[in-house]
Amino acid sequence: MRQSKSLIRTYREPPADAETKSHRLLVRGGYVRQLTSGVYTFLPLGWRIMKKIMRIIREEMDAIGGQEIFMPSLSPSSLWEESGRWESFGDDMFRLKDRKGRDYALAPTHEEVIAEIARNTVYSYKDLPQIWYQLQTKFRDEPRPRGGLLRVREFIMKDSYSLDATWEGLDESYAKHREAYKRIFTRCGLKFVHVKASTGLMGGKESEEFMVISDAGEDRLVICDSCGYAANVEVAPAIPVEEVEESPFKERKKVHTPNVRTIEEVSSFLGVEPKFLVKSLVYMTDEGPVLVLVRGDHEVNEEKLARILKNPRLATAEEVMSLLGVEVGFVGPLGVGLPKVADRSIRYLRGFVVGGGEKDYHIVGVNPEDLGDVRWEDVRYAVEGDLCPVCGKPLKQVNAIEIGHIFKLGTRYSESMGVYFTDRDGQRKPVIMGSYGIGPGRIMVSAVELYGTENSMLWPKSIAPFDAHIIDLVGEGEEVYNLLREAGYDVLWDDREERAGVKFKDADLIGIPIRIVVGRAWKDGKVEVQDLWKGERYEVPKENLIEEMGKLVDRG
RNA sequence: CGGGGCGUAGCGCAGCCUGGUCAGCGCGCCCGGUUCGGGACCGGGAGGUCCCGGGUUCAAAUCCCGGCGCCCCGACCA
Repeated sequence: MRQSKSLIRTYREPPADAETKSHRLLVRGGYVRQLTSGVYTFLPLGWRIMKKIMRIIREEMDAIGGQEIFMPSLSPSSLWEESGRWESFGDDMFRLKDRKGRDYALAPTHEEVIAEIARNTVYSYKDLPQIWYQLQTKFRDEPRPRGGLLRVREFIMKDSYSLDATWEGLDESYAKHREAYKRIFTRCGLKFVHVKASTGLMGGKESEEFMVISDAGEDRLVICDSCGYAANVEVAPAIPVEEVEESPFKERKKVHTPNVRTIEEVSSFLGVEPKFLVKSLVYMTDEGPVLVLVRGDHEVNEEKLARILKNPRLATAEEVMSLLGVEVGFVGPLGVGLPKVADRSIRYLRGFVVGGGEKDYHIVGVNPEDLGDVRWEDVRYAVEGDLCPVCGKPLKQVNAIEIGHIFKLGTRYSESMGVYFTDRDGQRKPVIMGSYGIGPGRIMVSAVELYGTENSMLWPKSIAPFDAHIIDLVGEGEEVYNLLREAGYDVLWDDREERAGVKFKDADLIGIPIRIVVGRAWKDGKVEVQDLWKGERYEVPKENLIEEMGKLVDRG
């Protein structure tokens, strides 16, 4: 590609509202362009990267027996009503009506459509297993798009679905995907971890996420440096250090705390660290209200809570008032008749602070034994410093970008949508499903977060937009350009009438890892070759260039 | 959904409080010249529904009302 004729535009300054590094760089380098909130155009540079990523994904999906299909984005409400997700997806789903007033969704995922195809094509155990996949546009009306391409409302997703006759079969399809995913992310040049994850809205039995550790990420992981354990904080067991911590309050007494409600307010009013405050939260369950206690610096994990209580839901301020006769903010555990569930970490606190059970009062100097009859459970998100469930060493907390997620769905969709097959024994059984996703755009963003700087990018060779970038400083690069093209290389030739500095700065932004500089050595028939990953540069006679390229180019 | 910020040329911004003298600057773009291996310099030039609608006023980018859009933080945690 001749750069002078290309739609490659770089900007000296990033858009003012871009906060994350990848967002700034992707816009500055002219890879993508925002159309509206959470909706982006991929310009040639960005789209080339996406196509490279998608090629790798296709190769690995095909290698595990995946068959590529292409499903529509428009999808009738009736399909979603069958699975119950017309309701449960809520505002995250884009909805529209056709001219006759019929309801449609812009599909946020495709389990329902897969089920619809499967129930009309899979009849017998002989038809199983199957793996179907697609690379297709998804729509999700996120409450808040974020960080440029990090969280968007329209995006390409590789989604695949496995159909099996047995649970062992599902385990196999799942394992195949896990291995394929590792190969895909490795080939894309990413450093990643895979972690146990929560199944959330998808439902199902088991799931793992593939994560790139990055400050820009929206997910929180706990990782163990000594044994390699890693998990999303949503599912990691929260194991407290068994060491007693003493607050400054040695004596139990009621303290006047006028209008002091939040953890921050109470903490600064009493001059005590948030960990010595114990929050009392009222949850409504199918078996009545329950008081849940966690430390002020911890957060309740409602998924964990749901494992020990029936359908827990935080009580409203009104419900709290009518139950306990006290304003939210001053609820405390002492003298309250509700069943109590407390996080295990509270056992190791002495002299903590709780709500006073009446407006404008807190009680300080409380000890675990004062709480009376309490169920000690794990009801919170894991945090840095909790102990590794595998080796017992303290965990570190990091942010991460989710690039892939695999789920064992089971029979949730096949049962609700009637996807049955006839087994060997003549019995009709629900097909056992798995569902698996990768965000190619997230792979691109993660690469920038990993390898970009404020003014430059360095793409992994396998996903770089071109094999090489010819920096033509003498206006005679055409010979080199033709040479490389004829040898089958995909090269970008900077043939613009610009000064050297401009060309190098732009090349830094574009981030093609192999550079061929046609400059001062050209008069001797030589070019300068740069391998930016190795940090090497050296001169090569033009006759030897193709041979040299063979060593440098790596298409993953 | 709660809170905060912003909207003036392709990009980054000033002007707004204190209405008129206000359509400005830098980058980019076009033309000419000098320069030429790390975002050069000089001269000339093009480019705007000042987000939209309404109002106040002799007069509105500027004041008032309403809307739209974008970004950030938070989001059942007391």
